[in-house]
Amino acid sequence: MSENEGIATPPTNITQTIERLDQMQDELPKRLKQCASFTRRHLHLVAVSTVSDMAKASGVAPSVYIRFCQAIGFSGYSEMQGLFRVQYTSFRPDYEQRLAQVRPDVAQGSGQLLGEFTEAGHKSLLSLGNSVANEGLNSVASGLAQARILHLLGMRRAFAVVSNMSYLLGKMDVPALLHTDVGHLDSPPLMTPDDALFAVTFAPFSEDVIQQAREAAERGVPVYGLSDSEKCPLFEFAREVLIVHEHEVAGFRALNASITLTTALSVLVGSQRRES
Amino acid sequence: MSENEGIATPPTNITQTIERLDQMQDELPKRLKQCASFTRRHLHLVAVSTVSDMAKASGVAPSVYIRFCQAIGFSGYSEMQGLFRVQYTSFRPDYEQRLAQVRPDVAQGSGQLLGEFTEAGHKSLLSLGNSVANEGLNSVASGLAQARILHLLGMRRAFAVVSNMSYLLGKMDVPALLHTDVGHLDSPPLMTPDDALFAVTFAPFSEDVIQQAREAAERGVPVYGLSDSEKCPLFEFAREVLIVHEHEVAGFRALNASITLTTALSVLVGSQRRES
DNA sequence: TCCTATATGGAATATTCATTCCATTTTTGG
DNA sequence: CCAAAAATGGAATGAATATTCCATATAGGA
Repeated sequence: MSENEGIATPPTNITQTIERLDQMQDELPKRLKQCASFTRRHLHLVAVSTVSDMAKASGVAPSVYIRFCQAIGFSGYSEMQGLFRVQYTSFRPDYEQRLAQVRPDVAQGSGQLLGEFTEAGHKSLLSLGNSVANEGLNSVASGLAQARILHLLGMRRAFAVVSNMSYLLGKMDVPALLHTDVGHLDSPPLMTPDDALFAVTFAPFSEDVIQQAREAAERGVPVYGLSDSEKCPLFEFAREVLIVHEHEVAGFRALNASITLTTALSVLVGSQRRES
Repeated sequence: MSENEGIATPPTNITQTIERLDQMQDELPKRLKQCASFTRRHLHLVAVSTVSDMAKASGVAPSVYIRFCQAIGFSGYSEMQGLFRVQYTSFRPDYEQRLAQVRPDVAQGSGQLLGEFTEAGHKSLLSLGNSVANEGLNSVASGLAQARILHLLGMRRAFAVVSNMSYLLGKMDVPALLHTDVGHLDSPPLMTPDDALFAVTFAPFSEDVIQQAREAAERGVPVYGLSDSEKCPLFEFAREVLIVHEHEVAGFRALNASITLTTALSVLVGSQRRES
């Protein structure tokens, strides 16, 4: 049937949508299952596509795709799309109003706050799928894979990112050096043009990191980077800079997209090295 | 005038659009300048907004915003929006393939691999929401909030997690100490029963971390922890242990759930401290 | 100050898009 | 193998959106 079967209430956030998608996968008829499958793997397209786009990509008729949205619990495609679009509209909140809104979140209790952060995590991962970073990822990987020693540089929020890379690369026997103290970089023989530097810095950009990366570049060391803004000074001298956009909760940015991207990058570097 | 002044050819990519925006800023009349200014700062909205959305946000009438698009060189809003949308739609790998959920090889390609990792990230976040961890989160937070100094301990894969906590806690003026060298812990006066220890360890559990945490517990220091398994030795002596389940790709586990959970935890600790 | 050129906003129109309807096909249960 | 129920795709409808038009407002030059 199809009339009144669906769960009455529509999902209210991305997390719920994914859950319902996964849970219904099995009980859907063939065509609707196609929709679920494709949508599940390309969630990020919903915000910027029309029904017929999504339908064509899923290999079904537009009307079928709408029926799929209703089976998930939405009133139609528009409602579902709205859910995926609001995340981009986050410029609205005037800061004062948002702070007032955020206080209750924190005070509310841990469940609430954890929910906020997981939701932000999902959103960050979605925009990771959207970003053009995918293009550059391969070339950054091959650039880093050719290095004699791979130097990792990042401070504050970025430090967790590079330390994770350091662990992963070490596990794959890629010679990587995590610079915990920026002073280390000063010793000239440490970095040569045969090496490569991967620098991570988020706005407001760490002076130290920029400075050290610039000097390395001037010394002929290939520099690659990761940032959250096109205005990052790394662009002035780096061979390539990847961009991620992290969502935030209560003024605290998630790290999901950065960690995920650099994890993939590290594995790529490791496998490319093994091949050569 | 306005009829045929505009540069005839529309921008073909985002970079060109930004350039033209900057370059025309000065020669535009008041309202169109408003459009340019707002759009320049919120480029990401174009892909998911209607003309009237953008017009309202810029503080002008819809017709004015369209005239603005034409002044930039586009035929209208739709053409401009198309440019911002392709960037999201451009990479479009295989569609209805992989229905059988075949696990692709690592060496297959970066887009593929990144997709796998984001997928793993989503799954990790989902199971985070489902797990019972939420219960314990509050009590762990209040336990840590009461500490004089909060000691953070984690190695290998867990190190990125604790270093992120260290950054967050520091930002909120919570006295936290990141133990990079486990030897530090030996000095008895460093940790007292007034302090607290948060230890993170994933299977296979680091002997060092377990050992040091156990000794701290025996010395009367409140120990809390995070792990990915109920079999974690931390359970033997810790007051409370949070559990996360991370999905893996090609043998590499994501960190999404751990990072997200500990980020929420850190913010909770920070806010509880401020209140008291 | 007056006239002309330009800019502006709201209403009218055209286009695109989402949704519903229905005839046909496919599946399910006996 | 047949009948009933469900699913499907294309065409019709209705809603939302982009674009153009025009009457009014504003600024610049003599």
